[in-house]
Amino acid sequence: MIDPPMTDISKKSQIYNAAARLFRKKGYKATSMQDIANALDIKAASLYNHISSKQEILKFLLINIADAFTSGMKDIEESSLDDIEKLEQLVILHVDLTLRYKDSIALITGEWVHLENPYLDQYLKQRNQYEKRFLTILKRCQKHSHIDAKINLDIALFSILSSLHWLYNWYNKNKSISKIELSRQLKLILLKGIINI
Amino acid sequence: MIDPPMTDISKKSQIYNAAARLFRKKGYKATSMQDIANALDIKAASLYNHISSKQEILKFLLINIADAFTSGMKDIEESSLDDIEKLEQLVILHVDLTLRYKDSIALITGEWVHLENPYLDQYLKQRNQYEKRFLTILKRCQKHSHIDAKINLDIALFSILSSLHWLYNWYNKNKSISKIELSRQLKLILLKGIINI
DNA sequence: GCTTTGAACTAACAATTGTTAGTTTACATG
DNA sequence: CATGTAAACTAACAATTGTTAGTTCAAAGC
Repeated sequence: MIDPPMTDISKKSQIYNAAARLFRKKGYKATSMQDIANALDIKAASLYNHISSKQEILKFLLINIADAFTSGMKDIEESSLDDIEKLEQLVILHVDLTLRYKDSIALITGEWVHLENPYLDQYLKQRNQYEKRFLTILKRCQKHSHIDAKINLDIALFSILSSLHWLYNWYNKNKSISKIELSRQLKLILLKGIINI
Repeated sequence: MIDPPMTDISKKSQIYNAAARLFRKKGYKATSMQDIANALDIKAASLYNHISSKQEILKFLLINIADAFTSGMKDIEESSLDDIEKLEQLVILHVDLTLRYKDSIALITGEWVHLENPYLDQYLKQRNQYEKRFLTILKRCQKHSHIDAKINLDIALFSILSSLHWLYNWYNKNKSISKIELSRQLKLILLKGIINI
């Protein structure tokens, strides 16, 4: 979540939320501080009472999601589920986070390139590790013959992650479908194809 | 293709190519005319001897790819292949165009939002039609029981297209794999899961 | 009631943006 | 040689960018 005080939503959080929505719609570079300020009915300069820079907003949003994925992965790894169930749980994790972080999740498909360098490195490192851990689970599935030996797991991983990362884009115009059903369908479509029997 | 004269590559084409590479790496808004000019070792103002505006470059690149997809779809629809073979052929089409238009293909995942409005509408219309025609083929597969009835085809379509649109991003760091093998794997991974026996 | 503080404001900044106008240079054609 | 053209150049433009400094105002804490 984004809101520290439980009374009502803090101004800082409001800024993050508004920025996320705008970054999603127009992109980071095309979103001006004026745009963000307008969304909150204040002047651009007033934003700096709450945040230190535009870049800090992007950093906050991206590091936040990255952490959410990392911690979700950890929970799944440490569970006692078998490998296929772990894959299913990863699908659910992505659906979950997509619905929870509706706007800022969009940044991971492209806007992260505008992150600057102490944090860009951190973000990419975290992302690479996530993919590596995802791949490890796939490898164990293949080793135990749950995935056909002729499947190239690098391609399978990229394919699965593409769909899951792109989900945010598709979901907003199809809100009719329930979260449960969405997860069920994605497990079918993404996993059934690579799991024998 | 991008090069009209067959002698050597025209300046206009060089501009389109350089811009595509930069748009891909930094995004449309973050790429300045100076950036493009620097890539060609000329001054920014000199670009206007060959092109009329930055927006025109984006328009050219996007309409070009959209046309390539539309015409590829038409060829497949008019072929005498059965529906499953048509799906396989669509996968090949995407792989083909991804390798052919290495850079500008990247624009379709996000930078199209910066297209302005006579052309934005045209682009989106073309894209929607493409998806509709893709879906039609999927529906026929399901009607003839090649795809399980419990699969939601809207989700299946979005999932397939996500992987195929994202391919450009993955391919550059994995050039070791051949085009043939890549198509084969994607057909397996994307289609085998939704096609019965 | 005085003081502190949070949060808005105005004004200004230096830099960068896309683009235009006018000029110069190099080369090919007559 | 003279001329025309293609394509580079310089200089300048108006607008917008993110950000800083300094100020004002209202509410909270003492």
